[in-house]
Amino acid sequence: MKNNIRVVIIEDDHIIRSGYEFLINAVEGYSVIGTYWSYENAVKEIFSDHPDVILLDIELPGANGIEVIPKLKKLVPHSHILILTVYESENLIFSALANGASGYLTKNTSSAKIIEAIKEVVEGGGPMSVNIAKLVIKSFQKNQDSPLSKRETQIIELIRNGKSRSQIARDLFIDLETVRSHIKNIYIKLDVNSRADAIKAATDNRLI
Amino acid sequence: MKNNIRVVIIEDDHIIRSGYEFLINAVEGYSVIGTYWSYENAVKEIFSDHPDVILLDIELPGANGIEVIPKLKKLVPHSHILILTVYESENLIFSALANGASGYLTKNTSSAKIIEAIKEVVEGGGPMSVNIAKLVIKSFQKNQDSPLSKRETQIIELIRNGKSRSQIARDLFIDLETVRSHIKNIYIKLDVNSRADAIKAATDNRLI
DNA sequence: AAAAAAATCACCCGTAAAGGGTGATGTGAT
DNA sequence: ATCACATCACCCTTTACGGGTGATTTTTTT
Repeated sequence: MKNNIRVVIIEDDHIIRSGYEFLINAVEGYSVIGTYWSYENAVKEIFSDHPDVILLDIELPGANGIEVIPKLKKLVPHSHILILTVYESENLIFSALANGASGYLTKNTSSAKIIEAIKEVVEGGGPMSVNIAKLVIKSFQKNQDSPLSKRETQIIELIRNGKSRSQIARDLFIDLETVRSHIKNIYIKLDVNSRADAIKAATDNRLI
Repeated sequence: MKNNIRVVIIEDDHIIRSGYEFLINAVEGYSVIGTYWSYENAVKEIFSDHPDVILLDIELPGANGIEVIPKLKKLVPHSHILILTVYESENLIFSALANGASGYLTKNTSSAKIIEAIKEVVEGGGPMSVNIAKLVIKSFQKNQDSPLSKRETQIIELIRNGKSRSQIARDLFIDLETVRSHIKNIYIKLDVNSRADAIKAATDNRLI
């Protein structure tokens, strides 16, 4: 267990920034060792901070917050990045996680929860606010009443994996012509006429 | 806020089953109104239970737990299914979520946390044990040192979406031959020679 | 028991796409 | 000055794709 957790805050709003700073410094074993109001400043100086955790406002004006994540990761690879945001946009969250963020907190998160999140992330867990967890779970859930049959679903998944008709036929031990029939039926049901459109329709409707 | 939460337990181990039953019944506002030791029994009788939450052991002998989830969902669509498991297999978890489970708890979860999870799921949140959250976050994180360039990554993503060379060329406003060059380079870097293999390699290594 | 949906296979057709090889050019970072 | 990147060019052959129109059999639903 670490006895002094070094936190950096990147956030343009002065009120929020000093609020978090005060809050975190008030807790035994946690210190804010740097605050920044822009990505440029942060990227320039964060290396010397050796932070354990970075609280990162993802919606700073005039810059793409997502793209900052890999840059920070490169500068201080062992730091954990916790995203702060007011929005709970699905895409934003998933992009942030994909780009190296360790967790995600909305700005209405209570102070106790923020400390808890910092602690969890330092100790190797993955903090997620309940709303985010809900989003993530939802993103995993398939549409329960898909228009596609089992076989058709299986086949569109193989199509998504880039397989050709003949590869699919081999994989499923069925005839090439049978695969064609299934694909034709999938196209009719999804009202498309190409693999790309079928993948898009199936993905958009969470059929796969 | 519901004042009596109806819980059903599906679990073959008698000790664990009655343990949970006792535990949940002891809490004000929570009642276990059915326990089953096999999927068959559960599927036959669960309709009349009108459960709010189903605790489902996913690893019952001699049956595929994942496939039971959609069946239960069909019988009692408004119930939330919480998976209980000893393993934290990534695939198992994601399949369960994809098939309609609302959350996932490992069997070492404390009794207080189980009650909390039931409460959260009934109130519309998504419960996740810390370990699961970690797994999920990890599943979102791309490989930070991909061998592929930005352009190449962009292109393999379009390939995964089923787009043809010419569609990619149109999407990116570049020449068809340029797309070909990129794809060739991707194939070389990933040591493959087909779209399907490239998608597989890229997915396995979290490049996309 | 009857009807509907799903899964299987067949053969017609033409166009489009895929993959291998080899090479060139400009740019931007180190 | 070198290297990775991004761009475009033309050679070639083989495979895949999508539309149309059918049939048979099994499974599921009513």
